[in-house]
Amino acid sequence: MQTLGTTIRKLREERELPLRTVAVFLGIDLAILSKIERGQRNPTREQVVKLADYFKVKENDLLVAWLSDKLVYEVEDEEMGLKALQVAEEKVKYITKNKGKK
Amino acid sequence: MQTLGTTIRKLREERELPLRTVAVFLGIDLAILSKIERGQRNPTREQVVKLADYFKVKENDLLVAWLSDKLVYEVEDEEMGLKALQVAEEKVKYITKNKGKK
DNA sequence: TTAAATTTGACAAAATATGTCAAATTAATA
DNA sequence: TATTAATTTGACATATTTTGTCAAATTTAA
Repeated sequence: MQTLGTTIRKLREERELPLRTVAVFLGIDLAILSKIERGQRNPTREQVVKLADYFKVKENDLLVAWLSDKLVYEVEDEEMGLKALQVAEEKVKYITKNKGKK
Repeated sequence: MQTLGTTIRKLREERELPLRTVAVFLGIDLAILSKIERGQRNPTREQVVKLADYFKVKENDLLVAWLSDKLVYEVEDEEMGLKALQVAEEKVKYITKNKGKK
């Protein structure tokens, strides 16, 4: 059960890169990257895409981690959070199935 | 597969109330309520709670509809949206199971 | 130790959410 | 039909949240 921040930190530490290097690549201050890695901030979608490219991992894998983190955050102090996720899943399936129909 | 807005509109029309009446109760302009009912705006959590009280329906039912709408919105134009919802579900289950542990 | 790396928090700017208002449109009724 | 009530639409204002910078404090490694 990995958070996106943890994943990024692992990737960076495997390569023994300082925050500064990756932060420069992303075009942001290293303070933000530090916060992202520790789950105090969510990266933007663009940043996630750049990170996937930078670390040569599958973009979709990182995007799923990123999106799911955001969903968890949105729901985490709601009693009905889990139920809402399940209902949302049904709604998305329904929408997907019927897209393109009149 | 009901949107919260549709649900509210039904409840209001069953009781044959004009937008203005309900909007006054919520303390907002009727224009917003109109937009909420047609899915152009999301109500706030407080508004949802008030509506449940006003229409005498289960607060949690409305909250689930509200939260799931927000989740769908967050995910709907993401290719990996469904996958992210499923992962988020697992994460929430994990967090719930381990809450209170050191 | 001291130099590099990281963390923290105060603050600024940008983006998004929430709301008002008035005009335009639609529906209901005298 | 005409006129009143109800609803919708869009321009705009305000509030809140997100995203970022910067510098000081702390931690880690040489």
